[in-house]
Amino acid sequence: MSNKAPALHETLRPSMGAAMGRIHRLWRSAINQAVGELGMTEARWAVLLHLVKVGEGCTQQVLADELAIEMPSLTRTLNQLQEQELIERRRDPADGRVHTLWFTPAGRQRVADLAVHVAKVREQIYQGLSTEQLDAFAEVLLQMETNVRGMLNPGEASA
Amino acid sequence: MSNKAPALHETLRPSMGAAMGRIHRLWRSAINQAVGELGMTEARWAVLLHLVKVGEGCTQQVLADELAIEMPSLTRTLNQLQEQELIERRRDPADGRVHTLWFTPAGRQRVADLAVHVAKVREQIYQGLSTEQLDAFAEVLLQMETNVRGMLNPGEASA
DNA sequence: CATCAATAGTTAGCTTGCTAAATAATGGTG
DNA sequence: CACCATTATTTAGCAAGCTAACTATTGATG
Repeated sequence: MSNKAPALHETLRPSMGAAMGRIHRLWRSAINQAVGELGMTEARWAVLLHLVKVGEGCTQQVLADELAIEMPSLTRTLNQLQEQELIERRRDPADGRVHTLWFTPAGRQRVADLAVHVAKVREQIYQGLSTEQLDAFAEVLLQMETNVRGMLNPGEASA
Repeated sequence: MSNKAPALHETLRPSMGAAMGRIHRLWRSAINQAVGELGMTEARWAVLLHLVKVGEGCTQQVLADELAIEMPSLTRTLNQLQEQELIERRRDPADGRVHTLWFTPAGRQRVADLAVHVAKVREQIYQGLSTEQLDAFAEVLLQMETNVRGMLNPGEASA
């Protein structure tokens, strides 16, 4: 046993993966609470947000990559959003295999409405943290994601 | 639009919650891969590890709090571990409502065997990160967990 | 001592991640 | 042009989180 108090990360180190999972669950829960009134969940909101980000007309494969989820997970969520008439799937005339994704007018409006609510959650979760802390945090997140991806695809190049 | 490149966390800020979820999923997957051979999953491993941490003879409620999961989630995982004869539930003679939790000899051995494999994953996920970075990261994690818990239980005191 | 709220645990069923396998369209090759 | 590997998407079913509602004990209170 050491006679010094351990550094913070020594205490947390064995369980940082678990801690991220815990925070993610709590955060998801907060988002669900914030957007539930508008018939939304965090998973569906994430899809809408990323469709804005990559741009309408993209394929499902592109959107799945962007979200870092698998195609079947996305398929299910898109079905729900289509059911709610917030998005549309259109067959690509140039390639009969792909579906391109588009907002309905209602969908576009919904994104605008939701963004306000989600921004509030974001502010709250960053409370008491400085720009420097958030920068450093983001950097570690990126490195960890790279590390853990490398772990799962040992042979794979970065392409 | 600014003429400066945005700070890293400005780019990632809208999606840090999602990033943690992503890393957690990938990390879980890496653990599953590392311990799968010994008939284990990340969820079951987490229960064993935390039972070591809080000590044998604890109640399910105490273990669930420690893991920050709900009782029904824990119940299911404990059933699996009991099925595998790695742990035992014993009725508390002093209070007929509670089950206390104990390792079987096989369970105690399994923990030792698994710890080696899990440590390797941990080393890899922390690759390229300094002690200072990990400390700062852990500090932000703690603050975020506090923030997000406060968000979900607005009226609740810290007790 | 009968009753009743609180507590520990379980059961049932939802959500949203996953993998494996099926379906459909494309595009290159003999 | 027939065949066949590749690619996009869907379907089916598993994993592990959740909430709501049930059961069984406990312990306080009239």
